[in-house]
Amino acid sequence: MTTIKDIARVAGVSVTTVSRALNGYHDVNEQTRQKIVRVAKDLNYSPNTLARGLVLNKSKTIGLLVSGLNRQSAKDHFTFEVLSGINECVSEQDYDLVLFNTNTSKQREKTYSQLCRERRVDGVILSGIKTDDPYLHEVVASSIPCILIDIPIQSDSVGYVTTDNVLGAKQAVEHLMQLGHRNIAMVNGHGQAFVSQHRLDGFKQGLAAGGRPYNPDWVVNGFFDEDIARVEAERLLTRYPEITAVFCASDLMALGVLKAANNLGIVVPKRLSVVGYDDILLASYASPPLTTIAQDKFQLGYEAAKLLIRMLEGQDNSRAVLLETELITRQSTTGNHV
Amino acid sequence: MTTIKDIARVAGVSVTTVSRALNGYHDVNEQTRQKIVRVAKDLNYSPNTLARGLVLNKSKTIGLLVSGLNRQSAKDHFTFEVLSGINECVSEQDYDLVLFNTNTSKQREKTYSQLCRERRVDGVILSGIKTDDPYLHEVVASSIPCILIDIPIQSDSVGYVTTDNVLGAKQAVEHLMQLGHRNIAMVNGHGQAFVSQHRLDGFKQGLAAGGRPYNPDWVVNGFFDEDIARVEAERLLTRYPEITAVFCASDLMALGVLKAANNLGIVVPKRLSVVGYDDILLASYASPPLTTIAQDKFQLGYEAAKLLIRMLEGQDNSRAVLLETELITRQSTTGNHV
DNA sequence: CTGAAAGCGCTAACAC
DNA sequence: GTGTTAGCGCTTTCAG
Repeated sequence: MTTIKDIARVAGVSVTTVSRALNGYHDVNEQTRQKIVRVAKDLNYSPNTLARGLVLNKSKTIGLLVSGLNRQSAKDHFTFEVLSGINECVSEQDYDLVLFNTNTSKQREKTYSQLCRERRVDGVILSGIKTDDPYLHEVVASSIPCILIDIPIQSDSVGYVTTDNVLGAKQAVEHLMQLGHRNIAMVNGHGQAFVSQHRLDGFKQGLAAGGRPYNPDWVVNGFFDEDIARVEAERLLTRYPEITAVFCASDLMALGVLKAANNLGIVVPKRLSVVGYDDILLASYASPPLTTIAQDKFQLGYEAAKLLIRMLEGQDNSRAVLLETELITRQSTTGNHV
Repeated sequence: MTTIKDIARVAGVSVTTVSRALNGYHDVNEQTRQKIVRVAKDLNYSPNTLARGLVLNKSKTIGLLVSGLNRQSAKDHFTFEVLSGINECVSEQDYDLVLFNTNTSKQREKTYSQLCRERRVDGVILSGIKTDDPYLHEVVASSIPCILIDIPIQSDSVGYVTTDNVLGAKQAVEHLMQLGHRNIAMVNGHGQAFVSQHRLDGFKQGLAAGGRPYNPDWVVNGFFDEDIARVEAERLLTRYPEITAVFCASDLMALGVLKAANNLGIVVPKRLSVVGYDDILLASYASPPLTTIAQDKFQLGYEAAKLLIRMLEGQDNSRAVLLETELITRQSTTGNHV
């Protein structure tokens, strides 16, 4: 493994000069610079980022702390697409990504900042953590630059990127109302997700805008799980047959609702309209294909990385990005002809 | 940022002792050990892996070189599930993963070994690269421990994990033959993928076992792309109406064939049986749901990481793992009643 | 324009 | 058991 020392020896200069030449400083004689570059190539040199990181105290590395990188959540494409977006941006900017090992099963209960300090990452992106996750407090307390996905917290070192969940949910309700639906239920995620809180807000706003009262009995939590959503929906639809439309805080849960309806012999969309959220791949393949509020998951990741790198490089702009949502109308919603 | 030096000062010992105590050596007085541990905790110490890596010349980090982490391949869950599997195993073993930035668009045309040496990864996992990828030669030439996914190359420092693609393809053909199909076509990937070569072999073997001749005209390449597969299948089915069944080297391409059939007014499975490969999520949601050869993508990743770590830790066992496939019968295949 | 020397945080001989 | 010392590969003052 060749080092700058080797290069220095062969080129007949000092390591200092080698370092400067290779790092593109301009106070090096063009002759010597070229010679050094050539020798470096001849010797098949590649810099040791560990050594460099040690002295510079930064690593050109971004840490990634995500839930949803496991067998269970394979169905939910969300994390993957976010990751792709992050990867894309990070690649362009010549950083590398390290996926933190946040295995909780073992005894190694490392704190957030321990994790970051150990690996000397320059910054972190967090996705899929709950609002009551202990990491979250640490993030805010710590001074490590960090971008949260879908958690609207902001500070000197913390920014976030999310979609306009309030507006998205509102769009969904408005769509249903325009179709003539008056009795609209909601299958939400859970209280420990900001997106759920926001989507519920949007749901309420939508109802209010249409002059309909908000009925808490018609809102259940599906915990972003297809099967829980199915069970909850079965109960809901059985108990309140007057419901003609359901807005779900995720497509996966909407799939569960579709199943519930099917089990109960309720035809979608004829007797029940269903709107999802996310526009996951499955949405368009469901039967019937799902009307949904699309969010650009790839972009979510891309913007997160972009924002973080901006912070790291000191281009101090905003600390928050809000992406738009889009209503995708498919066949799971139709006019209500009661 | 506290260092062992700080701890040494506060605890009134030397850095050596601190280092030894913290690394669990047994030649440290229990009294001092406890004191050091306490001080370390008080000072909120976390080790600098960069410094440690520099001197130990290893990083407890595994590099990941994958294609398929981008917007385009989102539909193909493959990479994601493999990644999840890798992540799972790596977490258990207390390694971290770094996703290499292999952006080709920029001028930074780094070689494989440069990439690895720079980041000082202990080993690498490669997935989704073609047989003619220049990286591949380098991998074999280099001495960096490496596991290839779906590329059966083996050497002192190189191992691989793959599924039994020959057998898998054979299973598919046998299934179709048992249903009475005699005129079976194949939509393969492309020649630069080992899996394609193997699946073609299995296809031929299956035909031979059933006493059917192999007709090269009935094999086309869909390049693992839904749309290319659709176009190719349309041409194939139009030209050779005697074909009653198609075996596809990926589910995505099978989806394309389903579309082709639909466009041509050929009813699946009544007039045409279709078998896919992979068992991606979409397979069960397609209409009709796709009969396919399932491979455990998560396990593929998991085993790759396991094998690599075994190599790294010098537990020298085999260098190759072969996973089994399983025929999943759904509604895209049925008996042939010509 | 170039070099000598110090030091980033850590580990590992090698004394004592 | 514990401390001294050297050094991993690199960057960066500070002199010349």
